[in-house]
Amino acid sequence: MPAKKYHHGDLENALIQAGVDILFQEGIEGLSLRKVAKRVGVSYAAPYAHFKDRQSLIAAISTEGFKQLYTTLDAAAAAHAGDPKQQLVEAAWAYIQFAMQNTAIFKIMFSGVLEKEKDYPAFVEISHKTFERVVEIVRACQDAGVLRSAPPELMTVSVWGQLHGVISLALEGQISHTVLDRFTIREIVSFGIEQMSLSKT
Amino acid sequence: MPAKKYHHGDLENALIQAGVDILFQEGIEGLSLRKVAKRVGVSYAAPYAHFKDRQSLIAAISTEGFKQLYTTLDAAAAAHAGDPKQQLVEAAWAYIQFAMQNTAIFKIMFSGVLEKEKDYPAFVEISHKTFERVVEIVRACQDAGVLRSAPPELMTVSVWGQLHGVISLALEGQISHTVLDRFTIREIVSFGIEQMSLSKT
DNA sequence: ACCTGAACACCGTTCAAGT
DNA sequence: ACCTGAACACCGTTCAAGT
Repeated sequence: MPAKKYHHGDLENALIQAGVDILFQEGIEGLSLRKVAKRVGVSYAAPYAHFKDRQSLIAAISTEGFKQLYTTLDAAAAAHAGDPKQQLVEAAWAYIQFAMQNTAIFKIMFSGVLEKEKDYPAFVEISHKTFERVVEIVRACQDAGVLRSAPPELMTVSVWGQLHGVISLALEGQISHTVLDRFTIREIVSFGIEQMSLSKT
Repeated sequence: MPAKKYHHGDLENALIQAGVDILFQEGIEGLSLRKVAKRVGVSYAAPYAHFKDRQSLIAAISTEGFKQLYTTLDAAAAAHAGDPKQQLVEAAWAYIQFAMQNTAIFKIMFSGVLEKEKDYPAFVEISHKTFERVVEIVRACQDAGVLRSAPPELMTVSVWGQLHGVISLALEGQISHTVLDRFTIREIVSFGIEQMSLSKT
């Protein structure tokens, strides 16, 4: 028996990954602690050695999602260094694409399943870090005269809110067909950003 | 025995109302078919005589929520007839207030628990009607030169998206404290609308 | 037509016990 | 420290049966 003690050295991460996989394959309704445990091959009680409760596992999965989101946003901005407006547009598009390609995890990140500010410090940290990264992009746009001058954090909430609202409504099927038949999501998003811009470029 | 046949003549609406009450008192996690049945005083199986499944009850509750939302939006607009900009601002504020005062039902209306376009014609109807009401307000703003000229439906999605995104992020606790300490939700929303306006009024 | 009782397969969570 | 087995209270859903 050469193998590891008990099951494997890193049950915690195995559980998180199994959760992400289930979210991908079965959507948000399919996620349960028992199913996660079964997929990893441990007893129903085993996850409780690593996560206080269901919420706590969801917090870990959401944290994972935010890390991925941060990475793609940062990459999009880095790819257009020196061109603030393009940074904003492409980061926005990266956000939309993340939401469309990872619908279940995106929803769980924001769908309030994570109610209380019940600590989850890793989640708070990466979520703040992501916000700050967007503030940087917005500030660069203001300095370049692309976005109106206003408190950068306020402008960021405004831009992010717009983006988040449009994609959320789209994912819920709430956007009228009279709109979706005539405009793509990308066009809708571009229109929104264009409205916040000082001048058309 | 003077009473009604079986339980009461309108178990269907009693179930919907009980669901709304539970949402208010216990939030979204507390809602279950069994609890709804218990509160009304019927067996666990009784709801199935009126609703195909859990989703179907949720659809009915969401429909109820949309009716209420429509009423308050319409009232806000009616109260400022002849002043398109004020109509827009007050309707927007009514939306925000509805979300903040009826958090659980607002979340269930939009939180994608209602996945498929699995019919629910009453839901689709009131949801469309609400959208069209907002389009009217937006169109009036464009005619009055308050909002930029653009396809009204596109502009409506943009305005609605902004609003919906900001309040959703706020309800999830995703809006940074560096923003919330300095601005009220109303100020954030006003800022968003101001940005879409042609000129400051 | 409208409802009950009992059953089935699934949950989250706890706790004593094993290594 | 890390995991199992068994238990408890709760789900959604179905179905035969009652009025």
